[in-house]
Amino acid sequence: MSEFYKSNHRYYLSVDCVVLGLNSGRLSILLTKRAFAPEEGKWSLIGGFVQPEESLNQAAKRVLTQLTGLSNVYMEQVGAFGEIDRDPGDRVISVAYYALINFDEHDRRKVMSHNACWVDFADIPELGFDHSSIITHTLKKLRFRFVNEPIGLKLLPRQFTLSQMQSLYETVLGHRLDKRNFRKRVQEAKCIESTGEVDKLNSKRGAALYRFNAEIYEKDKKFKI
Amino acid sequence: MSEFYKSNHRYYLSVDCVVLGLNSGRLSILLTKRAFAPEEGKWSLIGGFVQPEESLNQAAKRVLTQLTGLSNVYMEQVGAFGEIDRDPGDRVISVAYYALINFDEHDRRKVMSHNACWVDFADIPELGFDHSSIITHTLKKLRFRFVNEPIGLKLLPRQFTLSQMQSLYETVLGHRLDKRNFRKRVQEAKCIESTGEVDKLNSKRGAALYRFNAEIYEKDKKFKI
DNA sequence: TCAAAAGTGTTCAGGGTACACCCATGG
DNA sequence: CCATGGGTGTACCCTGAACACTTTTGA
Repeated sequence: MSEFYKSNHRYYLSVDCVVLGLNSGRLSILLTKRAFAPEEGKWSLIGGFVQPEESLNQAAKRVLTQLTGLSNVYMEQVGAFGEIDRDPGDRVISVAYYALINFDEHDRRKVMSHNACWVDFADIPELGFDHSSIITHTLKKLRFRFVNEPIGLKLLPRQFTLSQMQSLYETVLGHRLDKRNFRKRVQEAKCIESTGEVDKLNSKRGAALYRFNAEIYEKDKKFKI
Repeated sequence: MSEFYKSNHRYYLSVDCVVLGLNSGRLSILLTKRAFAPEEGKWSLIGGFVQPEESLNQAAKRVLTQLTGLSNVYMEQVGAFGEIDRDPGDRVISVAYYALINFDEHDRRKVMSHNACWVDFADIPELGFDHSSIITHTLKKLRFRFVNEPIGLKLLPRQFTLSQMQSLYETVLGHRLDKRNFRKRVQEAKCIESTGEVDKLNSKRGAALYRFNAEIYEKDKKFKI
């Protein structure tokens, strides 16, 4: 059946994940300091080789689970990166994904044991391979999704204040937002509902806590920041 | 250097191209009727295996050139498709691209000699592999780009009437547009300028011919349909 | 003379943006 | 009592959408 196929070259295939989380209110990215060649000593995204028994999506989820202990995480493909010399070790084609995780729920020991750590998104160091380019592409997709779909909420804890949410949006979008306009938009998106509880950790007055209601969102799909 | 790499599996890698062109004013897609297994007898996108000496982008351009004789064509990556059984012949990961070509300038003999033909975009038959899914993804990207960047013009001849352009936009966006609003938007995009010439082929009265001015676009980047 | 496509402005509603002050409370 | 973050409403502008008639000319 595949005689013709056999005459063709085959390639190493990896997935690279831009894993984002809110570490103490600051958007952070999971990076590893590479312990072996190629690019030893450089920072890089977390990744891994695609295994024969898994699809690309499955490979990305596996890599994420191995590092964070999390499953059922929101991931989206960014694209394929296939320049010939993108990996100095050998020719590897990488398919990039981004993942938005709930920081509080992840397994920090797993992260540490994989030589990875959380880096503030504003202070990303120089990265090996073409990973800076991957992040640029990711950010472009992310910004578009953030204003049109409630994916930003996947980074927030179950209950969150509107200040937390606004701060997250400002970081991702790269500019300040008007507080009253922001809150107006949130009100219009019925899927973000007050829990009735109050957070008194971050302010003296206390701030109302909200939650994301997926059922409501599934019904009206209305969300626009 | 790459001892660790060698322990990993390697995969066949292909590129699949959604090649679009305006055939007699109708948006059309280049398809092949497969002459051999797998999926023999089924329609499919044009594609080819990635070669060791080329990047993914280069592979896509090569496939396009082989089939149409064109180079310097606008292409954009759609994404990687890597379900395990997407290709019944063997495991193949495909990176999809779309290309917008100037139909008049392509080499029809090359198309024919590759067993390919142009199919009206509205009448795409059932396709082999996961190519229908690729087209769905392409269309989504395409619609977004069409209204925000002047890429639709790459499908039109050097000189075109606003009716031709509007008809193209209606096809891609999937709904009718208001003629006056459409022409207002075109006027606001200074990069679309009148040539002073008149086309009398498609109407008795004659229609003004326009052209895309890339220099102007590079300056103001203003385009919004 | 008529069919067929080209060409042309205005009105209205809704959404986006700009903007400033009071509230509650812990320290 | 004051510093800190929480919370609230309005006015304006501009963009997007709806809408109908005249022009030209080949057949």
